[in-house]
Amino acid sequence: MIDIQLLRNDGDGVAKRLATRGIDLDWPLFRELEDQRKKVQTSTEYFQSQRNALSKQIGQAKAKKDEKQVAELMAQVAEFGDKLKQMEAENAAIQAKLHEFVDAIPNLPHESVPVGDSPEQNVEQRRWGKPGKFDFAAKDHVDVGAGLGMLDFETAAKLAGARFAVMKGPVARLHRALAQFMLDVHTREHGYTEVYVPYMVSGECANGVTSLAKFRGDLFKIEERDLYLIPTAETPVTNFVRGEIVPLERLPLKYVCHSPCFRSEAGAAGKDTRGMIRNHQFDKVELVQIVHPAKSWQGHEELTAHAEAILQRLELPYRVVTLCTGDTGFASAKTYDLEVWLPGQNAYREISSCSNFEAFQARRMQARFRNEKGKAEPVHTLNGSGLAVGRTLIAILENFQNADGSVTIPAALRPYMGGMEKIARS
RNA sequence: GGAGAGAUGGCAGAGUGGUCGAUUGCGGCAGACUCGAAAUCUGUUGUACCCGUGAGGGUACCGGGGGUUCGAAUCCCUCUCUCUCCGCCA
Repeated sequence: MIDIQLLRNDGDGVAKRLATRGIDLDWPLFRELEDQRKKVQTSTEYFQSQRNALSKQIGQAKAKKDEKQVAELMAQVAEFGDKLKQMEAENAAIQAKLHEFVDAIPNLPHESVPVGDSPEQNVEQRRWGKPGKFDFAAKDHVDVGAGLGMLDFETAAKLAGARFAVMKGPVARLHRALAQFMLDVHTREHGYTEVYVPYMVSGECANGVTSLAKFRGDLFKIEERDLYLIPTAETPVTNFVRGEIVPLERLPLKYVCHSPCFRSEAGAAGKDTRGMIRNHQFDKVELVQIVHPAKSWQGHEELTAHAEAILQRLELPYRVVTLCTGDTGFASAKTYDLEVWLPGQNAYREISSCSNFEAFQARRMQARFRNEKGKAEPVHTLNGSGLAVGRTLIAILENFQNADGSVTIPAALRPYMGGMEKIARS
């Protein structure tokens, strides 16, 4: 949720910044709703205060057993009882309307974010590593996996339909090894606390990190329990602090969580249908930070570096891209995407998305900390993939493939693979 | 799955229709005493929102939602969660 005070005081400024995201803020409508709200709320509260005062007097009169005065006061209250009920209903309606309006407004982009309306306007920050040269025709992960007999999309389709994967043998183990490796690096070297969480959350939690009204269609819902399968561990982990006032000295909170993620991919029909680039279910190791507002931009750079460290240790070439205003997610003020090199696609593809949400999610969740003056103030929240496990597996299969169809295991992972150096068809 | 008990401020714990946003204790903050500290004493100590330049005034909140009433922490309905016992189960 954006800061409603800012919306009231500087509607033009907010509208201008939202315009860079392609959002046309209906500022006149907001003003009209606000004017109405002011009128209705003020008079509702006036009537409430009158009723409270008279009720108090009735209590006093009853205590004195002054039945005559009680009757008089009751008559007085009755006069505006109906009016009060009507005002309260009107007030609730206008507040709900206003909330719905504000709830649908995305976060304001940070001033350092490049303006643009499509991914072509994203700005590359840096590159690490050099895409390897192959003296044979590089295959994509589907063919590499099929050649090994360890990646099976036919069986997955038989079990659950399109956009699922079955892994077998050393490839399944490699997938597990990757998650273990990432968790170890982040907990031992980057100061994160490992957490295990529910893979289903309430609608309130989902709405705490993004707009449920807008993105409900992207989630899988458990109808009979009124819960949603998590699209990312960000959802449960960030909501740890929902409704909390965190003591100053406990900040920053840094959590790392390995979880499966479930996405309906409703808007992605026909996109990345081959292989496991875009599946309904995938594993991810997620980094989440809850920080002091003065530290969030520093935290954003650090968190991004933590995710990059994984790619570097796995010797996977990648680049860092700043998403332009039009490509930045609903709740984010600024996002860096890490894109890994995929020889099979001859392209860099997203493998991590690191965002600073500033106070946007905190306001939605009512997550606060007690500041230096003792006042409760919204925290800032950050998160990033560190990394998407499925896509990391893809990157290894493609970047480390050999002419004979085998796949070399990056040195950093060998301890997690029982010393195995190569995966080959058995 | 069955039976029962409960959810109150940072914590503990009163309060069963009327000046209750809530007794009290602990904790926190400020002050007094002290060279300083402890102990003691005194005061203070929730959140959100609204109106107002301000001083100040007002509203809401006792797990969530709804209801009864002039008035609800207190009564009714409903949901959620916690605890105890029995059964079942990985």
